[in-house]
Amino acid sequence: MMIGEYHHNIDEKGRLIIPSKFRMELGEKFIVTRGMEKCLFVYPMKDWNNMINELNKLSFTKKDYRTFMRMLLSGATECELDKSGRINITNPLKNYAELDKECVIIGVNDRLEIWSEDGFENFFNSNIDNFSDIAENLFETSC
Amino acid sequence: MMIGEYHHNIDEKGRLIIPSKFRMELGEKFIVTRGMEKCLFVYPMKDWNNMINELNKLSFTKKDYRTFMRMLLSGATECELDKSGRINITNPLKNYAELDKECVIIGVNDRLEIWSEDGFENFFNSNIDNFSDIAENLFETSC
DNA sequence: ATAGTCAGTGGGACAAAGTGGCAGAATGTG
DNA sequence: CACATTCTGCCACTTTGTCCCACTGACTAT
Repeated sequence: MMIGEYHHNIDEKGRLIIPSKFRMELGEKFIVTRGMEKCLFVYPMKDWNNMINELNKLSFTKKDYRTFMRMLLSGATECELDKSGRINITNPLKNYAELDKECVIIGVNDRLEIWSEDGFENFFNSNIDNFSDIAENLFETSC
Repeated sequence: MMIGEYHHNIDEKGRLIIPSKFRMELGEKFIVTRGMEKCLFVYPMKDWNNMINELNKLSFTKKDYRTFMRMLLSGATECELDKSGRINITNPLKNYAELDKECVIIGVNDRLEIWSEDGFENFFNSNIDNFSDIAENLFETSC
């Protein structure tokens, strides 16, 4: 299980440190892709492959499916850690998540999320008050 | 699996770089044809043949089928990479996808898609909002 | 307290990818 | 048949990306 909040910078070559706590669980190769609310999701290969296998059962003749696959896969990159535990963030992903320099990397159980510092702060501040309200509704609606 | 988003230009001779990440998976020869939503599809020979086999099972007495096959096959070109990893885009295909110079090449699992930069941007912006919703449902069902 | 280890950071060197241009072949035309 | 034009393959330059190494600072263990 991956948990915690870490702050790191993207250097001038586009590289970002993955906190060492997460490296073992992520494995050698993993997938970085567009996430929801302007952040990036980082999935271990295993989880990603499970998802793709599910999706492959659908037909490309359906428009919604084509659209979804395009959005999902065009934003995805297979990443490997360099010797210092860093990954490269490609430009399309950087633009999507509005990453400039300061990033926040958070562990969310089976995935990581990469946020711009500003983006995360906004998200955090606008939800801190609702925290308990959301918790209240969470279990009711899901079942 | 081919994934990612790459931006390249068609040069004044009509040649377009295929990003090196995709070259091995595409193989020596592959098929470029009209895709849906004003983009071009690029299929490895193997996947192309599989698709054609599937389609051949349908009956040519259906009008929709004939239409679909015409669109798909009349635009199809067998392509080879030159020594620098480029292909030629024929005029009919260029016109169809409204390719001028700036192109976006995306990996969509078993195929590539070639879009004009403008076309892709439009597509992307008009679907980004639905994306989160669809994704949200998807991940829920997976558990 | 001090030495050793490990996470993080930056930079330099090298390799690969991308780009444009040139030249020879092929094709078409007067 | 000769000339012009397009096309394709090849080459070389530039830029980008990747790999590797060295340094810093923090924490740990003796």
